[in-house]
Amino acid sequence: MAAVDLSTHPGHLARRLQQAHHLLWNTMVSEEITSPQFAVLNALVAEPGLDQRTVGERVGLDRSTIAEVINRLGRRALLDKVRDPRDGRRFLLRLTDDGLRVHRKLTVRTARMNQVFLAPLSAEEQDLFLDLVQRVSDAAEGLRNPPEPPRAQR
Amino acid sequence: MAAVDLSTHPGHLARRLQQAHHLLWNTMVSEEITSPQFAVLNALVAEPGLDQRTVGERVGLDRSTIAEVINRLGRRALLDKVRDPRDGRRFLLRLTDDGLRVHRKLTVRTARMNQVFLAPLSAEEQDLFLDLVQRVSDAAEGLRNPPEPPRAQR
DNA sequence: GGAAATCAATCAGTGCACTGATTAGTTCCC
DNA sequence: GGGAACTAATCAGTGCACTGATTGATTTCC
Repeated sequence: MAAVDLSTHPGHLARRLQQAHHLLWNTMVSEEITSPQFAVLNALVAEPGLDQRTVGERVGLDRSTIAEVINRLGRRALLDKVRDPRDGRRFLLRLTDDGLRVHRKLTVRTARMNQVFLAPLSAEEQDLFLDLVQRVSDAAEGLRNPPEPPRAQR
Repeated sequence: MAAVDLSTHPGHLARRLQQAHHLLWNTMVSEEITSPQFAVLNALVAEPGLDQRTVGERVGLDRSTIAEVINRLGRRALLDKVRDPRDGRRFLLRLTDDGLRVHRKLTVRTARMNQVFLAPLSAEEQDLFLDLVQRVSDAAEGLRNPPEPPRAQR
């Protein structure tokens, strides 16, 4: 009997948290547009004309995943993809009018959903929660690119 | 310009948290066995002979996902699946010796990984973090099965 | 005892997420 | 100007996660 208590494992809790969120999103926000898709729309509202890779960076999706997400949004005609005339490798992305409309609608609903999601916590706990989660994620992200091996010269 | 700050969206942070965890898991725990797979092994160490559906319940995976995870563990010969002689619908699950060995090995490594993962927080913050995440997840889980519609009689 | 309801497991379909390899453009630098 | 290095995007492969439909076994209840 060497079983472990998973409720003390942050990774396990992170997964459950995301599942809980997914559930709430589906019922309160949209069954068509997913939360990562919304994140992409949002990034393009903030900075129209970004290329695919950069959007992925902004919302935290790797090159493969962002390509799929963008394809789906393109198929639904929520964004346009045009070759960058100045760099033929890139595609520049821009929301369509439909995309803007969807973003506006979902912005309202996500705000409501966030309230419900965090409702079990007091106002101070909510702030703390966001802060703690962010700090843990940021720190782990930081381990990704090892701390810049000191090069002799450059 | 109606873009939103995603760093105040718990769902977005939850996704990033899980990604961060996945990254750390891969480098510090195992590239073969995933975190959900470990959760299943762990559930079967605690309660050998569970059926598939119940294992799913214990670790928080739906019927489809748990089936896949169990198949993978079965293919790697980490668990055995036998028809319940008393209920032909069920399969009873039990770890093999290999399964037990893997569980033991990964238990040590996950403990180390959890420390690193939570290292950016002080000891009190770590407890708080686990508590807050759990409360939010539990509450959202609770919304899943609506509070038992009061039936006339039964 | 047998039809109806229930239940465990599987299947089909969609979507997120990552790694490693490939393709096609661009830049660097001799 | 042309090869080497780099870079954006895609492709192939694996795994998690959910819903809705189906299949086969069991229980319930008349």
